[in-house]
Amino acid sequence: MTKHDFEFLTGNVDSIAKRLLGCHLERVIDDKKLLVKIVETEAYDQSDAASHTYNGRTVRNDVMFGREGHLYVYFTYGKHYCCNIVTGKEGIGSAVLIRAVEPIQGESEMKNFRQKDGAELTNGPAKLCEALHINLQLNGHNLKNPPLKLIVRNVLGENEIQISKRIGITKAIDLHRRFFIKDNPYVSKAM
DNA sequence: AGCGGGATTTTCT
DNA sequence: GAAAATCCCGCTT
Repeated sequence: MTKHDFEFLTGNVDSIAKRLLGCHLERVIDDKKLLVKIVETEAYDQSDAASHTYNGRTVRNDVMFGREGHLYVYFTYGKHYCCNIVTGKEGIGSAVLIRAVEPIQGESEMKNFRQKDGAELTNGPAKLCEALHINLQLNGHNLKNPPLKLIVRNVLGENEIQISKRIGITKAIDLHRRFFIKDNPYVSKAM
């Protein structure tokens, strides 16, 4: 079992975004375990005009330039948090945005945080952060440790994965750097 | 079912 | 001072 082998997180960010599909996130809150499967991701790096790291290192995006396997959380639109898994070694400003997850365990706890039901629970980047109670306190957190762990699982077959243009941004929208699990009901939007 | 706009505050110019 | 890696509600078909 190589649950905590984050070696692959230093490679090509697009490949990593694809590799993270099907992996699990384990969130522990008040002795309760919330388990989800990653079903949608998006790749960002410094060459990407839509990336927070495009214009260099700042206080806000510092974590994204740090070591792989940590969590980059940012606040946006006055009310939402979104989370990324940092990739690349120290000094490389790249990460994979988690856009959607599927609840496996602790769904009733997630409902308490979200006040929503079904796919509406976790089918968007800010929605899943609310369901898993992720905020700026977890910015820079190492995903090898509680209370939020990345659990690496088997590689999915190419026929289970779909690639598309990106959503919800105004720059470099034509890049195909969004990856999701085919036919999964928790994907934010099929294309 | 699909479109349009408002919310709300941090961040960088 | 404007834009933002979004979400939700209400209005129209």
